[in-house]
Amino acid sequence: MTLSPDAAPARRLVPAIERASAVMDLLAGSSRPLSLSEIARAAGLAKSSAHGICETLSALGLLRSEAAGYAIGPHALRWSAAYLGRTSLISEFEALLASDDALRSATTTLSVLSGRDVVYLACHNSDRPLGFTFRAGERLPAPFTATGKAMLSALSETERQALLAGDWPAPLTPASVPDAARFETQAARWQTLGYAIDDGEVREGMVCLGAAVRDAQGRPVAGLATSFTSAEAAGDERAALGRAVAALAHRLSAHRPLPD
Amino acid sequence: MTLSPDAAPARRLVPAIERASAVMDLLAGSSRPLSLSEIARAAGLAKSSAHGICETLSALGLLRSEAAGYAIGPHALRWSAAYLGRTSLISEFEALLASDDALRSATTTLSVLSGRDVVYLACHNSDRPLGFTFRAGERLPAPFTATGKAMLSALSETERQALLAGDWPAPLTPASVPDAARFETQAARWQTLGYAIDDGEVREGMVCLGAAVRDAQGRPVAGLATSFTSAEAAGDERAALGRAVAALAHRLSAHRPLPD
DNA sequence: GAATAATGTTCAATATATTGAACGGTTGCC
DNA sequence: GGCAACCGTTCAATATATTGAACATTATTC
Repeated sequence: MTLSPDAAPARRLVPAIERASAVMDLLAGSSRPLSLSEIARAAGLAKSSAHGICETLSALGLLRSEAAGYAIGPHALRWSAAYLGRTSLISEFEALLASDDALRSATTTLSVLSGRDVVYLACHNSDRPLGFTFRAGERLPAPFTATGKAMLSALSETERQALLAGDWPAPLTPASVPDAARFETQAARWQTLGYAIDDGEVREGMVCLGAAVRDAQGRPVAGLATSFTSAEAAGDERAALGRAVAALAHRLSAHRPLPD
Repeated sequence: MTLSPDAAPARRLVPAIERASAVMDLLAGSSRPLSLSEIARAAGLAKSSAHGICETLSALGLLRSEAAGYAIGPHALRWSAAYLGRTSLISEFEALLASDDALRSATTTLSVLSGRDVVYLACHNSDRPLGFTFRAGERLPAPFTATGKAMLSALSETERQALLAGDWPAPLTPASVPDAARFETQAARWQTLGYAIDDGEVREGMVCLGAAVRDAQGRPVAGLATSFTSAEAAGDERAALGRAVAALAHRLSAHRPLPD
């Protein structure tokens, strides 16, 4: 039962499938459709290979062919819906939040680890104006986010260090934790505190407090975070929110195992 | 600019990618993880081929390997998020609904055609208790759903008949339209009426009224529907809801082109 | 308008993915 | 316990996907 299938050692892989996925990732990360030639260049493929891949993905509905090039198509929604539908975690998250006074005025998110990113599964939006939101499927580097910090801190040191080995993600702000060694120092702090703090590491002026949802063996299987601006809560109020998100994570952790 | 990339003629396809997608679809349609052997049998593949595909998809995070077998993983959420994020249609849908008194007490959905299915992009839930909901990515056969009926009715007869050629989908209820010929009769009616009616074709006792969102050339690019129980609205009230959903679709149709 | 650059598409040689068979291990039945 | 059935994994022969080149078309530059 592995927390992160993305970290599995490479073995018996089918590069054609990897290439298709890489093309999908490329287009998912692009704000506009890309032409076949752009895709071939960016993916380091022969144009004719890229042509075959894109035509196939188009025929499958995974991509859409537009006048301006190829863009992501609707078919992956089917897989996402299946993934999200297999867990009761989201509905429980939403049900618990509906009755949680402490977290109602903040944005609260639910995410899972995927490789070294967190992937957001659900977002309960603040009822305040000009709130910010996450869409299911959006990703951020785990070491900078409160949910990522909480989940990573709940891993064994060996596991965490293996997961974070290699190139450190590019910082999102000057406050982003700069390397694995500093992360280890932080992790010890979050373990003691019971929740993790992202103070401007993802977005300057924003504070996120995160806690891990655990399965029956105590392994982190999801993360929760509540987010607010630096101006909105300080000191004791901030600590109270941290305890509230830890309590919510604890309630969600009850009677697991989760689909992990 | 094609409405439905899934209907593109077959050409230069890469079967390895098709097989990977078929495995994903298989697992997306399964309520439990499937073992490698089950996947191989269901997909008609050699076990070792299925092994390579599943290991690769697992390494990519598209699948997850569990004790009970393989299940869908979180990676496709990234592609879904990209697809949903590229259209302003959803936020416009939500903004218009926030100020629409006529549709507030019903469940209202936004969907697109994908092959012969509709794929739901967004669902504005009724504020009534025990409401039903759709998750982004869920699919239903287009000919039975109000959004699908509306979109199909807005296609040219040639296009519609080409799209609906072949095996008719299995009916979901005894009221489901039984074949293409009967659908053509219905389509003429919806064109005249301005909105389409699913009266118990998807779920007995439920009525859905749908209308198409059109691009600048008048082509249907999305569908809206409002849903309620048979007991909740009849006669004039039902017609008023139909007109409301048609009006909403018309407002969403304004100043397109859409990401089609 | 002409020349150049770039595009998307097609096609046989090369690289690869799939296949069937084999294997060791596990499970269920008698 | 023995046997059959089944599982997941590995591996060389066969089927395939990718490649580089060629080509026709389109777009850009002068």
